[in-house]
Amino acid sequence: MKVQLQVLDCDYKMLRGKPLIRVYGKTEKGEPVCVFYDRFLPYFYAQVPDEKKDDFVREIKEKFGASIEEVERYLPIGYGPKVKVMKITGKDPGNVPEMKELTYRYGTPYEADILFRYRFMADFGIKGMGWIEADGDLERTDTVSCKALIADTIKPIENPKNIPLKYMALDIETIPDGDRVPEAGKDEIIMISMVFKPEWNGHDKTVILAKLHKSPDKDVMGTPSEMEMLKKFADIVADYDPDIITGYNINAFDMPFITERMKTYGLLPQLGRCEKPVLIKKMQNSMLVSITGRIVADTYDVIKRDPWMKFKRYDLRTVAKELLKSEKLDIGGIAEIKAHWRAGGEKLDKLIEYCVRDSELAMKLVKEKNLLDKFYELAKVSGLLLQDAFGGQSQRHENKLLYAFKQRDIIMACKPEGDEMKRRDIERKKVGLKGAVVLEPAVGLHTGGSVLVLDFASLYPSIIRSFNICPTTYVRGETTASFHTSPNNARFVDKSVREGVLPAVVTELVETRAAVKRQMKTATEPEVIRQLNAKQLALKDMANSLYGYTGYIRSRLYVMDVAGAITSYGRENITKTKELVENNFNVKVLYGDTDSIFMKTDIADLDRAQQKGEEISAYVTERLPGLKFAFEKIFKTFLILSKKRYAGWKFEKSGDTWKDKLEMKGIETVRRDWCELTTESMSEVLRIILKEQDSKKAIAYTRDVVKGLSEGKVPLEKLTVVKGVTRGLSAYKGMQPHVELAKKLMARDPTRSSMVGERLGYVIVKGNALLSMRAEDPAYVKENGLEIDPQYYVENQLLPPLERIFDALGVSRIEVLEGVRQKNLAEMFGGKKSAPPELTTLNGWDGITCRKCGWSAAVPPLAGVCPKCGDQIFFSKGGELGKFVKAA
DNA sequence: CCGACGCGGGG
DNA sequence: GTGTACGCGTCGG
Repeated sequence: MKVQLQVLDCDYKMLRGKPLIRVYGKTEKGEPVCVFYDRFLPYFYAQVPDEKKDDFVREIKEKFGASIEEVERYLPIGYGPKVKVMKITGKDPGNVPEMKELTYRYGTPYEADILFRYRFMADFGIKGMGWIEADGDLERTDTVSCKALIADTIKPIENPKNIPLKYMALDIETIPDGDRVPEAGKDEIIMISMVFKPEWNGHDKTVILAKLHKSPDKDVMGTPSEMEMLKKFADIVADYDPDIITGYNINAFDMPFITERMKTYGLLPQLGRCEKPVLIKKMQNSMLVSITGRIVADTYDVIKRDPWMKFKRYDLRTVAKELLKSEKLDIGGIAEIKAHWRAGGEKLDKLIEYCVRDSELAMKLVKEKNLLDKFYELAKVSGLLLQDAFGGQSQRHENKLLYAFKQRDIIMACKPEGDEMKRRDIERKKVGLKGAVVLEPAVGLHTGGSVLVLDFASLYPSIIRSFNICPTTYVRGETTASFHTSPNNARFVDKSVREGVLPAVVTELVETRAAVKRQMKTATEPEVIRQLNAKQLALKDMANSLYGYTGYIRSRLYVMDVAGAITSYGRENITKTKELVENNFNVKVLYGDTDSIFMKTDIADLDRAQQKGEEISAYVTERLPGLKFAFEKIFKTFLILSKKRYAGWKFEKSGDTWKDKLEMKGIETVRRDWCELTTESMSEVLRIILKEQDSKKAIAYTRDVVKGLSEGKVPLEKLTVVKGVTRGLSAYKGMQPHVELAKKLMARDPTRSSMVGERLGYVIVKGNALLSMRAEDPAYVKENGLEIDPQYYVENQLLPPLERIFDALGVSRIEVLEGVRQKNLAEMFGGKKSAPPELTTLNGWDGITCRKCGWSAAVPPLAGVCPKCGDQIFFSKGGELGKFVKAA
C-alpha cells in the first residue's frame, strides 16, 4: 500500500544488528503514521595517503566489519578535480564516531559526523516538514504507538500544504522548601495543567493534582499521589497524542522536572511515539529536550531568540502582557503557592486557575502569534526536522549545504575538533577577520535640506553571487583556469569555470523568495498569505546568514580567505560608492555602515528629495554590476552621536502620502535599569531637537526636569526602577540595590519566608550609605516622608544618556545646568550631604548601637537592623541602651 | 579595547 | 545519539 505523509520526525533503532530508520509523519487525513526502512547503512568517506591505505583498510575492516569502496569525489575546500576517496560503509551508526577517530590516525575523514537520520534524509531527498510517499506493507509492532508501514520505497513528493497539528501546552507547579529554586531531586510536583488545541475528549484543558480532590469542574482531577499524577499525565499525553508540546520555559524546567520525577518513581518517561524515553540533554547552560515523534516547542526559547521581539525581561508576565495584552494570574508571589496548595478550598481553586493560565498563555503565544510559522518554513528550506529548526543558524546551513554538495558529488568536511579548533583560534587571533566598514560619522545635528539614505539590498548574498565566492571555487596554488582576485588577495575561479555551491544556494534562496513574494501578491486567503510570508522570511534569513556561516569558527567550511573575501568586497564597494556619489552629485556623505550610506542634500522638498535618491540609486547600480543600491528613506533632521548611534526624523512614503516617525539606532530610550523619568526625558529631548530643531528648548526642558527633581516634585512612580529577585538573597555576591532592598523588607516583616520570584520597585533615597543600601520601597518612602536623592537621579539616571546627546550638539554639561536655581545646585552638588530627616529628632539619645556585635553609629541604618550582624539595634546614651529602633 | 565571568527563564 | 550548540551585559585589567 501507498501512504503520503508530512514529515514530523525521524529516528533509528538497531534491530537484529541492523539499523531501522523510522520516519514519523501525518497523512492528509491527520492520521499519525510511521514509515520503517531497513535497507540503509551508515557510511562516510576517508582520504588516506597511499602508503597507509593497506593498514587503514585492514584495521577498519577488522574492528568494525566495514566494507570499502573506492569512489571519485570533489573535495569541499579548494578548486580542483575529482579525487579518489574511500567510501566506508559500517554496520552500526553508533560505531561511526570511533571509525572517524581511527580515520584521523591515517588521514582525513569526511561526512563522518552527519547524524544518521540526516544521512538518510539527504540521500533520499527527504526534508523536515516536507512530504514523502512510501510504498510498503503494514507492520505489526509495539515499538511505535501509531500505525507503522515497512517501506520498499520512500520518495519525496511535492505538496505545499501544512497538515493541521495537535498542540498541547503544559505547565507544572512545585513547592520547594525555603529560598531555593526547585530541584527535581528534592521537591515534588503538585499539579500539571494542560491546554489542548484541538480539544481532548471535550476538554480544552485539564488539570491533574498530586492529591485527592473533589471538584465540580470537569477539567480538574485529583489523584492519590504525585506518582499517580505522573502516570495519569503520561496516559493523557498518549491518549491525546499531540504533535507539538509547548509551554513557557519547558525545555529548561518543566520537561526535565517531570522526567526526573518519573524516574525517581521508577517510571520510564515514555512520552513520545515510540519506546524511547524522553531524552534530556544539559549543555553548559540550556537544555535540549527530545521526545521522539513529537516536537517540543518552548515559547520562551523561540521568543528570546527572535531578534524582532525585544523586551525588558523575558519572563512570562512581561511577554504575555506585551504580546497578548493578557496577564498571568496574581497569587501574591511565588512563595504563596505552598500556602494555596495546603489551604485547599477557594485558595486551591485559585492556584489551579493560576496554573491553567500559564498553559493558556503559552498556547496563545503559539497559536495567536503564529510563533511557529517561520520554523515550519525554515525546516522546509534547510531540510532540518522541525525540532532542530529551533536551533541555531549553523545547523540550517550545514544541512542545506550537505544536500547541495551531494547533488554535485562534493563531499562535506567534518566539524573541527581539538587541534583544528586550536589552529583556527590562533589563526583568527593572528590574522583576524576583518569585518565591515563603518564610515566616520559627521557628528552633530544636521538640519535644512534633507538626508537621503540608500543601501545595498542584501549586500553579502549579492557579493557571493557576483564574485562566485565559495570554498569550492577558492584557488590554492597554481591553476590554469581563469580566476579573479578579491581585495583581500584571495583567488576564485570564474563562474564560467565552475559555479560555486554557495553562489548557487544563495541564488536559489533569493529567486525562490522573489517567486514567493509574487505569489503573495495574488494570494487571497489570509492563511495562505501568512504561510507565504513566513516562507519568504525564512528564505531571507537563510540567504542573509549564509555569509556568517563561512566565518563561523566551528563551520565545516571555515576558510578565512573566503569569509574575508566577502567582507573585503563589501568594504571596497562602500568606499567606491561614497566616491561615486560625492563626485557626481551635489551631496555630502555623513555616515555609512556596511551596506548603507547617509547623504546630505540641500533639497527640502520630500518628493524632489526622493527623486534625487532614485537618481543616485540608478547611477550607482549601473556602475556596480550584480549589486542594487536602493533608495531607502529620507530624514528631515538627523542627529548622529557616534558610529552606530543616531536618531532621525524619518519620512517614508506609503501610497502617496508621507508618513513621519522618529527613528533611533543605538540610542536606547528604554532600558531595564532606567526609570521612567529617564526614558521620558530622553524621548522628549530627542523630539524637541529633531522635530522642533530647538536645542535651547531642549536645554530648558532638561533644566526643568533637574529642577523638578531637586524640589522633590517628580512623582515616585517615575523614579522607580523594577528588578526581579531571581534567587535566594544569600546567593548574590555583589551589591545590588533591589537585593539590598529585599533584605530590608525581609527584616521588617519576619513573616516573609522568601523574596525569590518577587519583582521589586525601588527608589534611591538621600543618605550617606552606599548606593545599594539606599534603595527603598516607594510605598515606604511615602509613608515615612523620606526624601529621594536628587543628586543620584541627576548624575546617574538623567544626565548620562542626555549628556551624550548634548555632547553631539556641542553643548556642555555646565550649559545644560546653568540657570538651575543656585540654591538647588549648591544643595545637590555643593558638598554637604543631608541626612535622612528623622535623624534630627533623636532627642535625648546620642547614638545607635547593636547589643550583639557592638556596632555603633550616630545615625540609624535604613534597614532598621544592624548592618554588620543583622541583629536588633538600640538607641544609646552614655553607654546605656534604649529601646529597639523600629524602622517603620 | 580586551577577556573572564555571570546570568537568563522556571517554582 | 555518527552532535558540543549561546549571547549579551558587566566588571576588572
